[in-house]
Amino acid sequence: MLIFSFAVRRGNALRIGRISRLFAAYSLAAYSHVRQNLAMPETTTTVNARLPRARLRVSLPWPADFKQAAALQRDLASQVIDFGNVHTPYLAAGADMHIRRSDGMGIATVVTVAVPELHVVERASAAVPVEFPYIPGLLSFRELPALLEAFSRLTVQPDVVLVDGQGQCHPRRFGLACHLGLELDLPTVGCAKSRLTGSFGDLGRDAGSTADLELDGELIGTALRSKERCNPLFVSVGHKISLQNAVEVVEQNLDGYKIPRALRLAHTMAKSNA
DNA sequence: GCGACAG
DNA sequence: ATCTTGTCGC
Ligand SMILES: [Mg+2]
Repeated sequence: MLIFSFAVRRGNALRIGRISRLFAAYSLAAYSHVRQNLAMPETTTTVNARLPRARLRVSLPWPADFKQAAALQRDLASQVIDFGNVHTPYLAAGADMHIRRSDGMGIATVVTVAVPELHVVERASAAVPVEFPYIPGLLSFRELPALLEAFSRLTVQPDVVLVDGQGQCHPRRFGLACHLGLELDLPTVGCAKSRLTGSFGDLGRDAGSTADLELDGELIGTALRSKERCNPLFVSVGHKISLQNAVEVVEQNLDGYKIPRALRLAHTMAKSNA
């Protein structure tokens, strides 16, 4: 049973073929908890992927079903680069996606700020049909198409991207931040508001306190109390950056609130459907 | 089999 | 994420 046919390049766009089966047709036990989300209309979608010429891919690898989605993540995870540094001054972009209530379209936004001043340099957005349901662990397949379209509309290339979601703090070490980083070939940092997986010890109460996040004995991220009296952020490597530098980047992007400025502005912009 | 579970 | 105003605590 196929959800999507493979993405096929057509001219200057990536065409994602028609959904050949309703999500409701699925009965995969492992995903039974999301049956409520599986009622999706049969539609055909075109994702304009006007990525910079040098970065245009022949096609965006796309799974035909949930099992393939997980397999693709395991495969792509090996391509993630977990080292590299971003030095001040630099441009940091925040990326987020919101579902517009009126029509279910994904509203992806990107806001770029200059560090260390944190003034806004550029904003871009895109409205793209969302066809993949939310399944913990498979979030990138839901948000990636719209985010890539929004990024293709930027005029200035950011040096690093802060993503609303996990990076390597993921059961298969391939969260949304990793997927976006790999497709954009840019440094990305996973900056999630809550935990997906991994365990961590007690955090100090002061802003700046951290705790290691580990899974299977591996260090996969850092819980960071970005603001006092607030729950911590879950920071992890997305792509082309070290965990240590990822945490530093998040700290350099804070302006008194729990969420880094670029990410917070992207979030607000997405919710306004702009 | 049961509990957990980014947005 | 979303349903949604006031309210409790700093
Ligand atoms: Mg989000």
